[in-house]
Amino acid sequence: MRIASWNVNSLKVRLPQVLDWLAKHQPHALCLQELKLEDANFPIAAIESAGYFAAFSGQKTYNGVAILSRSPATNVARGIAGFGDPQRRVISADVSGVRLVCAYVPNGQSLDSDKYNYKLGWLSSFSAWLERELAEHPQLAVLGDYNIAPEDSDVHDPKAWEGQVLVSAPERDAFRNLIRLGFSDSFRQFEQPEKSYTWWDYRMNGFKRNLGLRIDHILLSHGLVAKCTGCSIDLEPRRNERPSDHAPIVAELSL
DNA sequence: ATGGCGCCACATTGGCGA
Repeated sequence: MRIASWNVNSLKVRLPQVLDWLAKHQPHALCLQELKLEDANFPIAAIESAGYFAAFSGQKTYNGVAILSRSPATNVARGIAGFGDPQRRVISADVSGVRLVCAYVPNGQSLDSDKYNYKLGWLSSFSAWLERELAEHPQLAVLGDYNIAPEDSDVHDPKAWEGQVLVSAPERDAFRNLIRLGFSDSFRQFEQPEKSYTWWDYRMNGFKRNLGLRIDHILLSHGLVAKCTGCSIDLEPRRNERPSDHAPIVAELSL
């Protein structure tokens, strides 16, 4: 079972690339973030023609998440239970016996921004909710754009980024708190190339110079990580014309 | 030097992303 996550930065613009990627990699499930479209505009026909079911939660302009799956997604839930968030950032569902959570963690903008406080509060609610989800679903995978680079090795220039949003100590503490609930960072369960990242700034030839951050992650519960046989970042779509600024991350499960 | 690039919308400029 191949599961994947990709922040597409507008599904409207990236739809042809998503369809190409599905055809090439045939994942059992693909979690998408930053759809940037309302549910009424979700390209359901194109996704279904590609052989996928879709569960989605979108809004105009910002955010928006979806789970595409080859078998139907059941018990679909939207948002973080008990956290009334108008921003569409979380969708979860059962797919072939695995509970999938697709998440788009707030960016935070900068440490002195209200958006940063929102991010930390959001992560606190997310963590409390995931603890309950984990108790209910031993086979739990949390895929998405976490907007946190967990370690300096996940940052192209740790000195330049020191203390900035995406790498600040409170954000990294929040990420570690998620791990402590009973998850593993699937990417770090395997030997990986040096300087592996999932996001590169559009500006300054960030991708060509590999000036990136590893901020997209697939967290697996202990019940699932034992069945994980690999995890990798697919750099190819970042080389496309009009690419997303994020690359897909893929995990293989022996299920 | 807070820029750069890309996407979106109350659009020809500003908000936001990371």
